[in-house]
Amino acid sequence: MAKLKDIAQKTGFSITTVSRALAGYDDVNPDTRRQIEAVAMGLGYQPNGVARQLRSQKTDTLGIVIPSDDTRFSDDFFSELLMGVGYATAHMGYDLLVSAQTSDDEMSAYRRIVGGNRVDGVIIARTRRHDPRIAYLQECGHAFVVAGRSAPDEPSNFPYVDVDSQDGIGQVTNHLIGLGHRHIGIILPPSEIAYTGYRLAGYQQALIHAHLPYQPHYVVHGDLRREGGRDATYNLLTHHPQLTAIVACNDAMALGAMNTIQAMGLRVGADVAVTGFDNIALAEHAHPPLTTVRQPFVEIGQHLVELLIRLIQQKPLGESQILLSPMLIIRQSCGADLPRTESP
Amino acid sequence: MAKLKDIAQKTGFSITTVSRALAGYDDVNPDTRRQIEAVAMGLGYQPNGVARQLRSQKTDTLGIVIPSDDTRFSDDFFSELLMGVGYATAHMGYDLLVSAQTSDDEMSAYRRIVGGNRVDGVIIARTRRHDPRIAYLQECGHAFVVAGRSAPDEPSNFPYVDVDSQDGIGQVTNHLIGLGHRHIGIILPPSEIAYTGYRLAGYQQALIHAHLPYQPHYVVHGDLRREGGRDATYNLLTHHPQLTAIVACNDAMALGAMNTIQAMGLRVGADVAVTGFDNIALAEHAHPPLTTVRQPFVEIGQHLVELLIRLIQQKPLGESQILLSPMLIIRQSCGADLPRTESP
DNA sequence: ATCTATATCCGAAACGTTTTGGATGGTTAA
DNA sequence: TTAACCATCCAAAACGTTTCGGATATAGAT
Repeated sequence: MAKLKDIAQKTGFSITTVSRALAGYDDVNPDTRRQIEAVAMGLGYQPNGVARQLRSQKTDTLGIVIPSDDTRFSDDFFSELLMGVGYATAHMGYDLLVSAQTSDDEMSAYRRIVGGNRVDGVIIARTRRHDPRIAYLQECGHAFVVAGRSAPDEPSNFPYVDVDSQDGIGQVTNHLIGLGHRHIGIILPPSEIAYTGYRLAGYQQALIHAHLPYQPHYVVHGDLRREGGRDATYNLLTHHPQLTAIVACNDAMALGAMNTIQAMGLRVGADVAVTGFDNIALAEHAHPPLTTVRQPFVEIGQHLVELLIRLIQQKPLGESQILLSPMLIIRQSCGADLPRTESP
Repeated sequence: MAKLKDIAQKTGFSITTVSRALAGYDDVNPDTRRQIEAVAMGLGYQPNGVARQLRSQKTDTLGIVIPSDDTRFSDDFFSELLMGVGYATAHMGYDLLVSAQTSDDEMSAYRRIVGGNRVDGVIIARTRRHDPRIAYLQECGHAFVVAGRSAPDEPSNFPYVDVDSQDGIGQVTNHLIGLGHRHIGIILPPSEIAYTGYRLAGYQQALIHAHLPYQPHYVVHGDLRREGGRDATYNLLTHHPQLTAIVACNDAMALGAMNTIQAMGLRVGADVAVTGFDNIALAEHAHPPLTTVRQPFVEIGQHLVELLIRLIQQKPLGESQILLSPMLIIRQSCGADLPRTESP
């Protein structure tokens, strides 16, 4: 690879001048610049990014760590988010360093990436209670931005982009109530997930608003994967056969719920309504199509990246805590406008 | 951030000794090492990755560039591949630099990443004819590995991992023929895509084997997206209503084909069989579920990453051109074992 | 002729590591 | 007693940039 030095030797100018010529400084003679540019082009010069990063102490790179237990690496939420973030990152002229971390030592990836100065800022997703990643980043003063605020009872003293999931689950629950459902189960995420509280609150609030009793037995937890949805649904339906609707807190669990319902010989939508959250690509094509709450991943990614870059460049943030309004997407799984074309 | 220098000052040893102590060299007194380690721990020392990269001329990072036209950034193929590669990369202790490139200048991302020494090796996907990326990487002698070989009539003189798509499409076509279909259309990818030739060959071979005529009119091209599948199917079915089956060369186009068929008032599977390729997550949940050919993305990612890392570390490659056998996945969209539960 | 301003250039330091090639002092073998 | 050896340490160079603070020369002003 050609270096500045090579161009300097070939043109007879100093490394400094070559560097400044290529960087567009105006204290270099136009003729000189042309010569240098010609030689640089001829040699196929490409600046060494690493050296540049070391000297200028910035990398023009954002980092994101995705969990990848053997079980979870194909998590649709992360793959959608990753695409949204990747898209936005590219459009801002940054690169994206993805560290799929094996679960053994959660923080090591962050230390390597952040402490090792590999990125100018990081994006954190799926916030947990007392999230150690946030604590670490705040302590070491590194730029970061979070997809999803803290739990309702914790402070969110950092920039974030989140969807108002209380509102989202509220809409979904209202919709079910409007369809006549009175016994509605809910499958929450594990309680250490930060947004769990918001989703529960949305569910409770909708019940209260409709003067329906809140039954703690109707609330269970699942692991955000399809299996979790299956198990949780089985438990709910065997203990509470009076349930006519199940609100799952993400699409993966909703799909699991549909599996269980169908396996029990019931009809999704007609016998038991099911709703999800996220609107992953699968949701539209589920059988029956899944009523859910849309997370605008592209928009989320865009906001995250813009916020983070402003933070890095020390520009004014504007609104640094962005709460997006979710959109209810009504499909057949909740039994509304049921075309009744399913045969058992 | 604490540097080696800080530890050196605090312990009274030289930077060299500190470096060597932490790196585990055996020419440092055990006592000294303990002191240094203690101080390093106390200061929360984290080696500066960029400096280390510059000095040692390696990054322990792999690169992948994903296309992200506004239209295509949510390409399921890439998101599945990305997950597979990310997973494997993490397990090998490497990081992954993802550059979602905006389409304007295709090679610029490669030049920046590769020429700029940001990565030790890159993964290329969706090979095209006369692929300029491969030419560039071969010319500058950088380590790379390819997901998908060259077109049949071009040499594949580089390490790759590919699925035998001739065999895959052959299996699919055979299966359709076995179900009694005699007029089978095929939606190929654009002809500049390298694997297009293999898929066409698989189709042709299956026809020949069954003594069926090859009808050039039954062959059309689509843009690998759902819209392409829709348009192509519309053209096929309006010009050749005798078709009873359509082989789409990826799942996205197959889903589009299903849309069109249903929009024309026909039943997928019963009236017109449809098959895909890739087995993206959606395929299983399509309506009806899509018969397709599985691409084992995780396995592909694993092979790609292992191959690339061996290349980087100059270890013997073993088999450097890996052709995986695809697996036919039979679902309802081709009308086999049709439960006939669909109502029109 | 001297001074100032301007245009153009460059040496050297710095970014934080790793590694090379000794230096130092003590211990052992002859 | 001297040479050889070992254990332990370190100064300095190198990786390839960017940038600070001048240096030099030429032109114009006085």
